[in-house]
This record gives sequence, C-alpha cells and structure tokens, in this order.
Amino acid sequence: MYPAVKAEIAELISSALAEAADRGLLPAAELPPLEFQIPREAGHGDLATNAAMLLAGRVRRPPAEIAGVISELIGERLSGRDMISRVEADPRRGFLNFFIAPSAVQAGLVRLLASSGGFGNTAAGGSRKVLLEFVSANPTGPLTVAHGRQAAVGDVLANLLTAAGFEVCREYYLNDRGRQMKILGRSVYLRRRELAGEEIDFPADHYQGEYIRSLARRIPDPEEGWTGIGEEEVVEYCGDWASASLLEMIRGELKDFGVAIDSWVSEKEVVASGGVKEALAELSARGHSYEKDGALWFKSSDFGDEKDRVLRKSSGELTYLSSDIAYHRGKYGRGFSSLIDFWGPDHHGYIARLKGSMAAFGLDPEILEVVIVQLSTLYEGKQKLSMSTRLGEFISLRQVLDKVGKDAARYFFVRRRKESHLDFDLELARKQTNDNPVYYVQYAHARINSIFKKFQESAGEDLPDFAAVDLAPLTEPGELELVRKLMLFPEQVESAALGRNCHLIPAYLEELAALFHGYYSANRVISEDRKLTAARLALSRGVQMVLAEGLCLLGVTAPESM
RNA sequence: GCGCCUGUAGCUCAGUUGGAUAGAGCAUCGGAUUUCUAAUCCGAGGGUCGCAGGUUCGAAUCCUGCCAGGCGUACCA
Repeated sequence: MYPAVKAEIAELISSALAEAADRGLLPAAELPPLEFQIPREAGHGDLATNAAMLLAGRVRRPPAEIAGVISELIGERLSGRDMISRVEADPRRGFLNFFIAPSAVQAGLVRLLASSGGFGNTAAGGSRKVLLEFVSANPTGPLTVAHGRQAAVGDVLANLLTAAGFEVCREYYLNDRGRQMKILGRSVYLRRRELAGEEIDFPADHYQGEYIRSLARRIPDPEEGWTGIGEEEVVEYCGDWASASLLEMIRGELKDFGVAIDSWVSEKEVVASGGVKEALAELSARGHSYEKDGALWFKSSDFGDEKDRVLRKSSGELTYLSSDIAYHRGKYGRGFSSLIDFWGPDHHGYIARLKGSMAAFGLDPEILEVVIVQLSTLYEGKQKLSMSTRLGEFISLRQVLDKVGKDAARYFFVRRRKESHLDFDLELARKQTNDNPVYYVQYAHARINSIFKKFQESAGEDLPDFAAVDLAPLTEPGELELVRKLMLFPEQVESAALGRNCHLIPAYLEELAALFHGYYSANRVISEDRKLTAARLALSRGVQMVLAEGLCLLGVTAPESM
C-alpha cells in the first residue's frame, strides 16, 4: 500500500510545484528525491514528507511557507483521488502531513486477507543466491549460549532473506582437524586411562567438561585394543570418535533448536581434497606469500591487515587461517552473490586477514560479509550465571533449551541488536506473565483464535470468507491504525533482511500485539451488528496472519490457544 | 599503544536515509473484568541521549577530541 501512496504523493507535490512556478507563487525548482516518515503523533497524519525543507535552499524561502503553498495547491487536486484524504502543512517546521483515505487503508487489508501466506515477502533479492555460514562450532563440546545466539540470529536472518526474495543456503563449517582435535583426543584418552584406575595429572589446557568423562566411558575399544597401537594412534582414534559423537550431539541440539543446516563442510575434507595446497600455491604464484623463519607467511599487510600472518608453521603444520582461506576461496566459485559469515566478537581481528586473502586472489572482498554477533550473559533473575568455559562450567545451549524451551530461547536471542551484549534472563523467559514478550505476542495470536471459536459457537455459523468481507465498517481510529501497522510488515521484513537487523521483527510484533490488545480491550469484535462483526473478524484475521508469519520467521510457534 | 563493539529513564533496551514534544517494556504508584482469554487494558511519575566542540534550517543519529566498559591485538582456533 505505501509504495503506491508514496508515488501518488510524489506526483502531487511535483505537479503542485510546477503550478506554483506557473502562478509565480514560488521560483521554479526541481523536486529532490522525497523522504518519507511515519509520524509518531496521530495528529501529524499517516505519512509525512520533508519536501519543503529540502526545497528551502533551492527556492530561498522558509520551509513553512513552501509547505503552505504546496499543501494549498495539493488540497485543490484531491477531489477525485481516493488514496489521500487530506494534506496539512506543519506551520512551524514545514512538514507536509498526508492523511491516507480509509478506503485505501481498507484496500490494503483486502490484499492481506486474499494472500495465502507470504504477505511479508518481497522481491528485493531477485532470487540471488546467498551463502550464510553460522554457528560453525568446533566439535569439541556441546553448543554454548554464544553459539545459541549465533544460531538463532543466523537462522532468522536466513528466513528473512528468503522472505525478501533471496535463495539462501545455510552452511556449517566443521573444524574437525588441527590442534583442537588433538587436544580433544588426548582429553578423552587421558580420562579413559583415569577410568581404568590410573592417577592422571589432567592438563589445564585440555577440555575439562564432564562430557569428556562421559565420552571416555562410552568409547568402544579400538580393534587392536588399547595397547595394540602407539599412543599417537590411540589419541587420534579417540579424537575421531569423540568429534564424530560430539557432532551427532550438535546436530541434535541444532535440530531441537529449530535450525536446519543445508550444507556441512568439513575442514578435513578441504585439506584432503587439496584445496589448501591449491590456495597456497596461488597465493605464492601471485607473490602474496613468502618464507621467513621456517614458516610460510601471507603478506596480508598489503591488503589492509596490520601485519602479516602465518599460513604454515615452522613445524610444518597448517594454521587454521590457511584452511579457512581455502574454504572461503572455494565459496566464491559456487555461484553466490553474497557470502555472509557469522562470527563471535573475539574473531573480529580476523576479518582483515580473511578479506585480504580474498583480495589477494583477485576476488571481490566486498562479496564476503562478516557479521559479528555479541555475546550473551545469562541471568536467573538478578543473579548472573557463571560462564567459565575453562572450568567446563558454562551453561550449554541444551540447558537453556531445557529451562525455557525453544520458543522463548530463540525469541530472546533475536530480540536485541546483534551488536549489543545481551542480558538473557532465564527466569523472565520462563515466566508466563505479561512481562514476558514472547507470551505477549503469542497470546495475541491465541486470543484471536479464541474470538473465532467464540463466534462459531455463539453464532452457530462458519467464519466468513475474509477476503470477500466488506471492510467499510472499519472506521474507528484504532482499526485503521492496526491496518496501517499490518501494511508495514513487508517493508519491515525487507529492511530487517537487508540491514541484517533481526531484532526489528520482535519489536514490530510486540508493537502489533500491543495495538491489538488495546483495540480488543476498547472494542468488541463480536456484536449484534453483523456487518461490523464480519469486518472486525476480518481485521482480527489479518492481525493473526501477520503475527503467525512474523513468529514463523523467528522460528517461534504461533499457538492456537494458551 | 592500536583496532572493533558499547554508553539513551531506577533496570533491560528501541530509536530507519539527520526531522516535529527522545519512545517501549519492567519496576513504582493509581485505576479497569455482569460482556469475545486479566498471560490483557487505561493512566501517572521518571531524561544534562557518557563529556566537550564542530557541521546545518534541524543532531541521540554525521565529524573531531576526550571519558568509561567489553573484546581483540599468537607460528590458538
């Protein structure tokens, strides 16, 4: 609805401007691109533009005077048009405030009701392919709360991008190789020996968590027996088995968290397939690497990094960076217009070198977009929960899921800007009261369902065909405000997707729910007036559809009853 | 030292490309249910937008400099 109205307003203003010039009311001037905003106050109309302020410099008149002339001339043209009912000029600053005609608002609702889902979808993406890599936790332990937030934000962004017309692939990069794997293998191996009765001085830099003991208890004997092969092979055996079983656990956690990964890429395979060798050879061929102190270095300082980075250690081992470079180089050949990575805040220093490496290959580093998601702190009411990973005391995503459930967990993780550190109060997320925003939104959805049930019971008839209902009876300010809010949904989805601002969706849903709860308290949907009842049922249905769609984008259920 | 993020009501935070009197929830206080779910609604109080300059019709928003907090600054991942 709004795009059409905006186009209409632009046309009205430019023709008013031309006429003003003809009549000598204002000097001739070209209209700059219009900027619109939705006024906070009802008295300022439904849509406002600052056209007069933008023109002030060009025509050398005060904004308020220009606005007055324009609104006067537009006012003369409004009869016969059905989108705009009225225009007013703000006499102080020069805003032009437009009031959208109720019939135009109602027409928007008809479109929503006639849609069968996907009302919020837009074509902004033009079916371009986007690769979204997120979570990507090492298979060395359970997913943490930090992973949980990344998973929630990443998954919701994927949903939003899909709704905005992109084709999204969710990818998980598995760091199943390297130092951490060795430490994992050793950790399990040592715990295993401990279980066998040996006194072990467990190293502080090994994985301390209780889950390591549990793995050590469950690990099957190697074919050759525990002593039949060398210690190095035993450790490798332990590492392989442990990472495989931890991966199974992670898959289960993601599944229960509502996250479906489309593509799993193993670091081991990237190395084994020769991808790393190839990438290093090309870097060298392009003259962007060199040997020093027995190590191979990437000249990342040529690409905006603060210093050069090691690709292959003097020990001969590959660094994580080299396989990551190879992995990301591979992403470029897969036909994506955009490559998005989700990383924790402790990795932000890594951005320059990775993007630099893409530039070193002659690839466009702008295609690669790194999104940093800040950490969360868990609370039980006022009490802060310990997050020490070293001691293995961290709260896992699984524990959060057990405590508050998938809906609340996902909703809370997404609710804040990703740049903000999140305070996640488990006690609040569990509460079934009005201070819990998840329930607040879900309740609005369920409440509407209850109205429908009540109507069917008391009237003894089926719900009307909503798309065919005459909406003319919807004239209350609260009703039109609700519809206008509904019409904003597609823009909101698109803006959240393009700006990677998932938190806009919970905010929007809470506002919509608040409008509906308020409307519900002040007005009765079901009444003696059959036409009004039908129109209000249709309005409620529209609200319910958008709530359900928004919750679906968040991966949160929209309950029929609560 | 340098880099990234953050600083808005007692608390947790919104605030689109600079726009009208800076908003919401919680907490506090006061109200609302013979009527479709009170997991709801209505109202009140509460602010030097970290500080100081600058840019302009106009700054929480942009620029510069400070202050405070978090994270990073590995031949770890």
